[in-house]
Amino acid sequence: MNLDNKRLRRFIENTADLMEEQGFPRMAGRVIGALMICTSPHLSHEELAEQLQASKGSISMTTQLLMRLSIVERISLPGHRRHYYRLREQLWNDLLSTRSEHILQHLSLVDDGLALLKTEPIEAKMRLIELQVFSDFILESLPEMAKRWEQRRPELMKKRLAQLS
Amino acid sequence: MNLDNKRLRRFIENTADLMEEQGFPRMAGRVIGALMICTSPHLSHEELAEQLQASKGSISMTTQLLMRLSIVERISLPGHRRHYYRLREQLWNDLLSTRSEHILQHLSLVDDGLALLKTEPIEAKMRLIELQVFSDFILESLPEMAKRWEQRRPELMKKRLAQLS
DNA sequence: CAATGTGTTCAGTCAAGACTGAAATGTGTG
DNA sequence: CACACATTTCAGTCTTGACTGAACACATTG
Repeated sequence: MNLDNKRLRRFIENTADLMEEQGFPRMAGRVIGALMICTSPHLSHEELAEQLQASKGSISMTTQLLMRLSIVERISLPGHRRHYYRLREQLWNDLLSTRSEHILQHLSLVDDGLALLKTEPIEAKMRLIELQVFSDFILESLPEMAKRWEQRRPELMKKRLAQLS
Repeated sequence: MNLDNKRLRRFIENTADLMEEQGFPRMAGRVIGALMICTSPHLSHEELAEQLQASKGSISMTTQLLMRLSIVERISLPGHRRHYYRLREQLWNDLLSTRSEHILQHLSLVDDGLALLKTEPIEAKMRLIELQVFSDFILESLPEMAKRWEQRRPELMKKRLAQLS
């Protein structure tokens, strides 16, 4: 194993660490890492199994999970039997909208809590109201942020690309 | 167990579900739930153990974790031997700033990746650059968001408090 | 400085779930 | 339709880590 290969593995394991913190299985993090760092536009099922030293069964489980979460997508190439996988485009942009669903969950939980405290004095409710108001704020900020992202993207992109030379 | 007690438990378990999704131990979610819904300003070690039907050891472990993460704080009341716990004030506000640290981690990982792809054509790098630029955007947006939150909070607060009547 | 009330630590138990590997199923090709 | 190649499924293994409970440590009070 040469030096770059070693760094490659470390990159993939670091990605796995990061995703594990977010509650994903390590293998899912590895697949994401491999698809981020690969030089070709996609990797086959077999290539993933080989590069990550994992069983084909495990890769199958993991890609199913990641497809269900709209993180990777499967591609079939004409004339090839194999399945190929790549990271979904627009993956990062979508983060802004999927956050909204989580926050709506939060809010519904907080509503339940406030219902429970209905007859209690206002002081007891304040903790929940603070959270409710903060969630309101995030919820109303997200669409605006998405709009600003579209505006800002080209400029930031240009700046980063200039740094590569 | 009366009806409200049942709803109380459900609230706490729902909180645990939500926190578990974020990678916390269930017990940590339960403690947070109990501290959110309690009518007194704080709960003692023993009250937590009793209400959550957990061992004192488990509560000790969990409160340590939550204090390390600056989620709860411990209070000692003069004339009382017991320890009391409550949710940190400003907890939600802090979310905006702690996010930044996570994103800096992301960015450093992406930099590693780009270093690995140094000699590769631009197409191979695009996936990582997209992520880098998106992280840049979030990073520059967060302080601005925190500022807007301070401005917006009083108004949203007033609106929510009006709904309680 | 005991005695009593609290909290922490840690070894052991238990459950959840990630991963493997082989059998079953699917899919495209001659 | 049969064959070969690919993927999925699933039962079993193994690891991880949450939780318990009892022994230990600490602190407050008389």
